[in-house]
Amino acid sequence: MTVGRKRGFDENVALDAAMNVFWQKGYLGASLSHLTAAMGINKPSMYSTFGNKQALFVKATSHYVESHMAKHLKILSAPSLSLRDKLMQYMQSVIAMQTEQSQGRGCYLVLCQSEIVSDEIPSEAVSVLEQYDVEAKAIFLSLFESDPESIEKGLDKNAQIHALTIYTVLKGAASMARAGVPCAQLNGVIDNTLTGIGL
Amino acid sequence: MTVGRKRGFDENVALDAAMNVFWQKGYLGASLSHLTAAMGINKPSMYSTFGNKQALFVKATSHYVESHMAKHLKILSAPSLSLRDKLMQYMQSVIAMQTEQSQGRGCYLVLCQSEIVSDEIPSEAVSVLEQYDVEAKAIFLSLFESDPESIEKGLDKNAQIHALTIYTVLKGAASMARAGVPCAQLNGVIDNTLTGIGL
DNA sequence: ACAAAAATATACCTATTGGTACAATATAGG
DNA sequence: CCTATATTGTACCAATAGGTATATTTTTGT
Repeated sequence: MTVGRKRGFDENVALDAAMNVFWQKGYLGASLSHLTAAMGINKPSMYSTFGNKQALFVKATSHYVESHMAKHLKILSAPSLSLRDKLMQYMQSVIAMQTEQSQGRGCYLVLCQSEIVSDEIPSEAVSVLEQYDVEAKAIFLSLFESDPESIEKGLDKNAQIHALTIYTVLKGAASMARAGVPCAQLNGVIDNTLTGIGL
Repeated sequence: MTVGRKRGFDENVALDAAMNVFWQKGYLGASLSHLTAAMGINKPSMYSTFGNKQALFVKATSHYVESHMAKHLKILSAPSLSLRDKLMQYMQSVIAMQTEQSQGRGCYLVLCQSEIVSDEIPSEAVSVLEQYDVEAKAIFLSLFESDPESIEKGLDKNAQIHALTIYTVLKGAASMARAGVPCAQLNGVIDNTLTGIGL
C-alpha cells in the first residue's frame, strides 16, 4: 500500500459528478464552487486529484464519451441490421439518452463545442472537443463509404453529404432535447432524415 | 431639444456591437468589459442607456431577430415559389448568413438557448429566448398545415413532424456553422432534408 | 511508538464579475 | 451668462472567479 492518509472519496464518482455539472452548465457556467459541491469534495482535493479546471474538464469529457456515447456505437456495426436500422436505432438510442432527464440536457459535446468560438475556453479543452468532433464525423463517413448496403444503393457516391446529414440532424436533435422536446417527436425527425438519404 | 449634454454615441450602433459580442460569446461569456469595449462606451453610459446586462441582452436579442432573421422570412411567403423552393431558399439564406464570417458564428439564438438549462441566465433573458423559439416552431408548423401545396401533397397530415424536421436541421446546421463547416456542404444537407419530407 | 507521506479543512490570494457614487463636462433654455 | 439637466470618466463596491499556503488529520512502514 502507498503511505499516507487514504482518499475519502471515489475518483470515478467525483468525475461523474463533475461531468454532470459540465453537461448542465457548459465549461464557462461551471464554477469551481459548483463542481466541488457536486463532487462532494473541497478545492484542494480537486486540484491534487485532477490538476485544475481544464484538466478536470478534459477527463470529464472523455468520461462522457466513454460512459454515454461509446455504448451506442456497437449498433452501427451490428451485422444483422440493415443500414437503415443501424442508423435509426443508433440515432434513437442517442436521442433517448439525451431526453432522459425531465429537464433534458441534450449533448455535453454539442453544448461545450458551441463555447469554443467564445475564445474563453483553454486550449486543451478546445483540443479534446475538436478531436471528438472529427472522430464522430469520420465514423459516419466511413460507414457510408464502406458499408456494403451503402455501396449497393450508391450512397457511397455522396458519402460526405449523407454523413454530414446524419451528424447535422444529431446535433440539431441535441439542441431540441436540451430545449425539452420529447424523444417521441424527435423519432419522427429521424425517420424523415433517413428517408431523405434514400434509406 | 432636451436639455443636457448630448449622447456621444449612436444607441443602435452600440446595440449592434453588443449583439455581436453576445453572438460570439453567449450570455455567460459576454462580460460587461467585453460588451462596453465593443460598444465603445463605458459602464455608466451603458447602464443609463440600456438598464443592465439582462436588459441589454433582451434588446440585443430582438435586434438580432430583426436584423438577421426576419429578412429571410419573406422567402417563405413568396407566391411564385414552390413549397420546396420556399423552404430550400429560406434555409440556404439563413445558413449562408450563419457561415458568413470566416470563423463562423452560427445562430445567436441557438447558442444562447443552450445556456438556459445552466440555470445561470436571468429570467427575462430566458423569456425572450423561449418566446422566439416558440414563434419559430409555429412558423414552420403553420406552413405545413396551411400551404396549398403542402395540403395537396398530404404533408399537412404530418405537419408537426415535418415542421420539427426543418427546425431540427436548422438548429443542427447552426451548430455546424459555428464549428466552421462551410455553407456549400450544408446545402447538401438541406437537399437531403427536403427529399426526406417528400419535396 | 514514531516518522514520513498523503489527504483534508480552513483561510487566504489576486483578478474579475455585475453594478454604482460622484465629480467633471457639455448642452439648452431663460 | 447662468442654471438646470444630461452624459461622461474615474474610482470604487461587494461578490465570486480560479487557484494556493498552511496547518491538521489520517494512514503506513519501521
